[in-house]
Amino acid sequence: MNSLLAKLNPQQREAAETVEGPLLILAGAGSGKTRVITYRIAYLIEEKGVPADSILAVTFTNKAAAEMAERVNKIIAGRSLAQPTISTFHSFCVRVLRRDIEALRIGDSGYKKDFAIYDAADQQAIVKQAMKRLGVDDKQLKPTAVMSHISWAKSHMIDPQEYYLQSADPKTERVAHIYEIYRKELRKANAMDFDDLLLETVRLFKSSGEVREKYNRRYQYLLIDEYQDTNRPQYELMKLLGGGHQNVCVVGDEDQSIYSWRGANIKNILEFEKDFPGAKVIRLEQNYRSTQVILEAASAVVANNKQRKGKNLWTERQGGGKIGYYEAPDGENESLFVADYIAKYMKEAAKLGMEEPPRAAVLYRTNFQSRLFEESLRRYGLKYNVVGGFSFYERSEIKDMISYLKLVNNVDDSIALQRVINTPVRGIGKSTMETLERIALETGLSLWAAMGHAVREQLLPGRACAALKAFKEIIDEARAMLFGNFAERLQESIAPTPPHSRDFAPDELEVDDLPEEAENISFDFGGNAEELDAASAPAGFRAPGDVATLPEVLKFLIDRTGYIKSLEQEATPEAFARIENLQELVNAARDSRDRGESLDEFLDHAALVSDVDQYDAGANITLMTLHSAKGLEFPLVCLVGLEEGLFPHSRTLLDPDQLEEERRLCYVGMTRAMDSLIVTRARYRRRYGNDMPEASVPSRFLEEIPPKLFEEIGGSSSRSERSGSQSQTYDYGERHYSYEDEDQSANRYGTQRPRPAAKGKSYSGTTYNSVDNIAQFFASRGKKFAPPAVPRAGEAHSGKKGFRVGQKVRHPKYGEGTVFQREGEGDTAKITVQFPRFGMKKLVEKYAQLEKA
DNA sequence: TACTCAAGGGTTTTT
DNA sequence: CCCTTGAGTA
Repeated sequence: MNSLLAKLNPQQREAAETVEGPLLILAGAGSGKTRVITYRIAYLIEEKGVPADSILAVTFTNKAAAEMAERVNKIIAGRSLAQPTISTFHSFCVRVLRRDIEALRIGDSGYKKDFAIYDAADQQAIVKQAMKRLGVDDKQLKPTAVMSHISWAKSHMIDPQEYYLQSADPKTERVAHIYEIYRKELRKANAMDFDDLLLETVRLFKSSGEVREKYNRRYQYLLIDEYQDTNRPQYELMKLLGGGHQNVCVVGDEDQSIYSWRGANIKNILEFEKDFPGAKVIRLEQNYRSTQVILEAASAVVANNKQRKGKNLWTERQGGGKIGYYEAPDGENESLFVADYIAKYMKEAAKLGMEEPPRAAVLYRTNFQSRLFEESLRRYGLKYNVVGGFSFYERSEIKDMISYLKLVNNVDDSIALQRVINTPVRGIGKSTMETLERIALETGLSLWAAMGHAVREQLLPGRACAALKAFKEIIDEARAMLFGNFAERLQESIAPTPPHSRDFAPDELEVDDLPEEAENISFDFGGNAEELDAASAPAGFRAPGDVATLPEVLKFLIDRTGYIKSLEQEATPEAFARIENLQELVNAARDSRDRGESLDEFLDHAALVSDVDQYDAGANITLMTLHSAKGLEFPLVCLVGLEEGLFPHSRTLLDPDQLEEERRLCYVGMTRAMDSLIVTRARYRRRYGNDMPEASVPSRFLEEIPPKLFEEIGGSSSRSERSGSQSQTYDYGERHYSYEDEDQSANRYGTQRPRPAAKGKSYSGTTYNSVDNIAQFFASRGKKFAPPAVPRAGEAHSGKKGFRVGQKVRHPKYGEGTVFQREGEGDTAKITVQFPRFGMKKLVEKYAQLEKA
């Protein structure tokens, strides 16, 4: 037996050893997928003698790629000098495009290799502009909606013309026009959005046989992870790359397909065998992660889906604790309960003598849910890590400086220019910008060029001209620092290239040395704190005329633009934090330089880091969305907010396909748990801050978990109404009314609910840090819980109308819909109905002519 | 041109 | 509750 693969089970081993021809690995959750992939790569290199650099493995996140690379390296332990290419689709495409996109240039048109990458905000700015130009009212047609249509079209490889031809109504036609302009603007700015990275690579491979063959020759073995989440362009890319040799191995699990909204096509995995006749299929069905109880529960949930191949996951970890269910009176209570539960869990582990506290995760459907949990964890003094939400590179000060760098790198990047031309304010206002835009539009120049033109020809008032000139100078100077002027460049081409400017060396490397070598080489610059300040750079460190390094240029920009100065003047704690963030950015730039990266690479990195990449495996408690959690595992998982309309999300309620995706998401969440899983729900939840709490309906997923695997925890609220389903929504039993009444005089609608212990660290001086006294804790807290602003059960049912949440109704104008929520009572009762054709409508029950459907 | 203030409007998920 | 947007003013 092969010793390298000795650690694998028979199916895993077969998957690792089947290296020739198309292969589909159906890998259930926790079945050792990553292990198979890494061993497969090692096997190819070590046993089959395949050159490492002829292997291309594509993963979903940069983090996963880095981890995989590390694991492979560990196995092959430096026995191979060459490295396999392991990256995400997007990063891979960027590398290909930076190298070869100019093969498609005809004369002066087509992308240049220093193209910019536009993020969602940039895209939206372009869309807004285009809409303005077309005179489309952005209230009738929302830019975000347009954006998502465009993105949808792109991920289905539909161009504007086609989109126009397919459009059946004026609105869609509008979108087609905006799409057209959007694309032209991007081209003009030499910029691509995320979708373009894939599309342009596909186009490149299709149009240039030469380029395609180069990559075909280079990459003989292809491996694609998370195949169930690939979209059309990615699929085409795979086919183009797989070319002749057909050594394509895809790994995935249809039950974990959760990205259809991003254009992922579950058919890619369901029909792989059709696409690649003779493909071998291997199923990995032994789960090494979870207890049998967890696995059974998760499988039971996902079994309600129709669109699946079906599988039979099993584990040797028989039994296990039941799945805990806690039903909180409200969202705050829910978060406190979770914090308490985790605290106790950690304590218990410490008692058992574990040197490291076990990791726990709080998983939620939507990002905004994180806040409550952050607060309660902080109260318990627990350290946590939030993944997602606002990432470092999304902070405004960071985006500003990145935009400066983008502009320095590519002056035609009009979006970057617009962002920074008046940040910090330097007297370039709206009217000036409008003139510039007009000039740009008339001459077909970029904003930057139009600006130069306007200054030269004095087309603007003196003050504006002076301001523009000052701005232009900053950028020009930064460019001179980075690229050197002409004479210096000439000198450079004779002298050996200094390491930090290797990026600007002619791009003539053969494809053989294209990959990630840059990441592994680090240049030692010695002390680096002082030389950051360009003005006071110690003589002799950098010869005059030598190009400056990235951190130097960044420092220069921060300084010359007066950015920090304006923040200092603000003198708020927030401004102070921003200054620190900028320092952090300089640090990042220094690290980047030390890795030998170019400005391009630095910007690419900033553009392509994803939220999941921030996941720090060292943190003991992690808060993140279910989407982000894919591929991870935790001893304890708290799956929160199991309420109809939240999870499954309200937008999905009416579409069976989308509902199935929500269910898969639930499956993904549950199968992250190794030892313990608890699920929670809040009976009342406030939507936006202050508003009255609204009643919730238990998620249907709760009812899909077999009752025998289920146990209510956290105190006395065992109302056992799970089986009662939706008809009992408003029937919350005697006990709750009893405390409701006590408090009734104070505040019927909970608008001034007494906050327990104001902002203190604990609620009442007693420490509630174990589940033993948590029931008592919540009971006492419960007294303060304000009565819900929802009609009592009796009222809800007794009124002539009294439509219930979840009920189907008919409206004379909107047709049939589903009641989503209800608030108020009597004559003022309002009812929110989700209509398939018209979306959510809030109606006054008394006047809306609703009837039972 | 830039700043303040009020009103309104919005939460899916992300490379 | 938060952030964005618009009007009005210095």
